[in-house]
Amino acid sequence: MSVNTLDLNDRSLQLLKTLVERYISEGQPVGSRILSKDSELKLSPATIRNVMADLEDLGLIHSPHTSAGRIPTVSGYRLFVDSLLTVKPLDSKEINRLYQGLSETEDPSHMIGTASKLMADLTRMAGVVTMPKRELVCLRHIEFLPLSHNRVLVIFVTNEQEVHNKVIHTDKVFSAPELQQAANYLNSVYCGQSLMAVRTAILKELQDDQERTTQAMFDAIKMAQLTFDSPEKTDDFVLTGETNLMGFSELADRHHLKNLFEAFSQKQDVIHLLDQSMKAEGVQIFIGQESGYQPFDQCSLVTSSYSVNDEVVGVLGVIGPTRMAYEKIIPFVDVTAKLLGAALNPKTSTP
Amino acid sequence: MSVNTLDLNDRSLQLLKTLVERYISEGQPVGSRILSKDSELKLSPATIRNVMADLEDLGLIHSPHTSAGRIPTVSGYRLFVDSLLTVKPLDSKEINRLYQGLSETEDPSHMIGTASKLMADLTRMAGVVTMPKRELVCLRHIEFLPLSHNRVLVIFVTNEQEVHNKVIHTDKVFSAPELQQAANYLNSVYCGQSLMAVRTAILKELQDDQERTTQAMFDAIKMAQLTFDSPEKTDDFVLTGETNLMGFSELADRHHLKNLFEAFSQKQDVIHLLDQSMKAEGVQIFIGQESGYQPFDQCSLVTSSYSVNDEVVGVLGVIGPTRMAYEKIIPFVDVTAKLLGAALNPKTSTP
DNA sequence: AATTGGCACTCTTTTAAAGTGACTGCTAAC
DNA sequence: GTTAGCAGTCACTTTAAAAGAGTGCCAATT
Repeated sequence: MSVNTLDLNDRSLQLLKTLVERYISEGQPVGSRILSKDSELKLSPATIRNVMADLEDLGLIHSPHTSAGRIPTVSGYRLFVDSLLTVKPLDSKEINRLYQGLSETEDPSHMIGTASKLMADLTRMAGVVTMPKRELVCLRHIEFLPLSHNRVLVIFVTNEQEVHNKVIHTDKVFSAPELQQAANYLNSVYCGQSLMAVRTAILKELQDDQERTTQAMFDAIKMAQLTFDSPEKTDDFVLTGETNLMGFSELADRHHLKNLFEAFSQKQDVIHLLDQSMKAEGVQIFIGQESGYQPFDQCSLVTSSYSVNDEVVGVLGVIGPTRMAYEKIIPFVDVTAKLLGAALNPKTSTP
Repeated sequence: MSVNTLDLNDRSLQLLKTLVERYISEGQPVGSRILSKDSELKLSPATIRNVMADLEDLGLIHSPHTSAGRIPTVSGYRLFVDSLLTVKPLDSKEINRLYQGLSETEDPSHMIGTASKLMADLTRMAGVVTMPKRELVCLRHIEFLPLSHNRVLVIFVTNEQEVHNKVIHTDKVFSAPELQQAANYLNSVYCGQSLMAVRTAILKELQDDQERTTQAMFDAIKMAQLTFDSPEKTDDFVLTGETNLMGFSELADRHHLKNLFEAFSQKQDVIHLLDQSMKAEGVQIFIGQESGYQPFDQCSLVTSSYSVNDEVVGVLGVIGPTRMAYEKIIPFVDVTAKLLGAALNPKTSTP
């Protein structure tokens, strides 16, 4: 299915590379004459036409119509990105701006927003950052507050200062002191452990209940279960700079754009896509239809996971038209992910 | 400046009304022949042309070009909305759907989101709801958690179950028990009061400090001040269904749309607009340039404030093209505001 | 055998011209 | 005051013609 560099001689590859670069910078189908002038190879347009015919047979480029030049196909972009790309090191000004921007705040969720906005502003495309994964996060403090009837408001703090809250429905009605006691117990036992660890520990405690001595402890465990065990709301992300995408003529069709924006606000598809790149290390790229979601057919997505304490906790990336400057975006996303990871790590950021 | 019904005879008003209605439903400039057929008045197109010339002189309608029909100007819409409109009572199906939707959850911020989404879905335009005003809200519980150095994480709960948090920087480093003591003090004294009341009480306590006996109490007051006194982040709003706006041809111009969406994401202008209607009772309407913000020139905004316990706490509304079905949207926004106010009131919703 | 120049052909885009339709404004008649 | 009729304006549509860009193929060249 896919074509690799071995299937082609250097000259063809060189020409493909020049063609893609030209198309990315100009946005117009590239013809043989232009390519002949653009490439270092001293070849006549006629020769180039022959090569182009080969590239078209391999499915790397295609013509929108008879008398137009060629534009890269998805496979063409893929080969380009995987094997032909000359990555440009990131401008130190940009690194600086990223660093400055991320140092502005210590509030993690605010930082996520800033990261997204910085990516959007600096790339003039859309930036997206997932919220850090809850599972890989430490419980710091938990608190119960009685509401009316048997409803209890649970507030818990994770990591340094992330506050979450949730309403649970208990079997019986608890008084404020009872709830206080339960919270005290849970804080003393589970504080400092990761939510994942807490969850499994609670399940274990529920199973062999002979260990437990007091009713109060049982109540506490039960409430912790209600808090942590239920499938949490699906992870969220912050998307910024969608409006930047309205500037690109290839996405400018009203219906295309509407589909794209609706996909953004429904979130599901975006989440699935981002989840995929969560698994892999380093920078991942989805080009056009590779994403598998129709609204993104004309878009590419460059992502990288970001880590805190060597554990992957989220994904960030840039969404733009397929015709984007990959050689700049790739290192950009890579660096942003690393900077965000570092900024989120309280141990390194507050020495 | 503005024209009122006394300046015109009934026939002219009748014709203006028909013209606006026709333009709203069809979206095409209305010519004399069509208007002659559309109105009950048995008048020839020629007569209508004379009347139309008068209406144009008064600035109520205008022609996009010589050989086109007329469309309403902002003043035309204004007169129509203020004096000529026949408001349609809201469909009971829609009321039901609103009611059902708002009953689904008890979490206030979730409910705000639902309200916005319901408005967007049912009107096929954009829905906007401001978060309820913090000042008019009761303090229920406060809690301090020590972070590194002299930073303290404050968590406070308002009303039934709204959780807020904030990091404050204290003068000295506090231990967990000290913080606990401060929280206990504040909870015992200020619980149940409105945030506004708390703020003024704290200012007073800071001024006549001779009253106070213990250092702990002073620390508590000091921390409360840091928490509540600073100008809080500007109030926020939830906007949904922006994509619906992409369907309207009058807004379809790419640059217009981009400006509009950028205004949405920068939020300021929207907030100012919404703030204005916070002051007035009942339904407010901004037509086209009346808003005073260029990106909204082609849009109208129909808003209403919503109240909990007879106190105005926020605004909601619908944003759409100037050419919208005001006779349906106005009662719709009105009812939604009332239903949301009722749903937010815990005393009536959980009897 | 690879490369090149030349030429016919295809298809889009641009430009111009002509035609159509929807109105209006005016005037004179009712 | 109301209306019919008519000339005039302007946008939109259609049609035709021309220009431009680029390809594919073939025969000549290196």
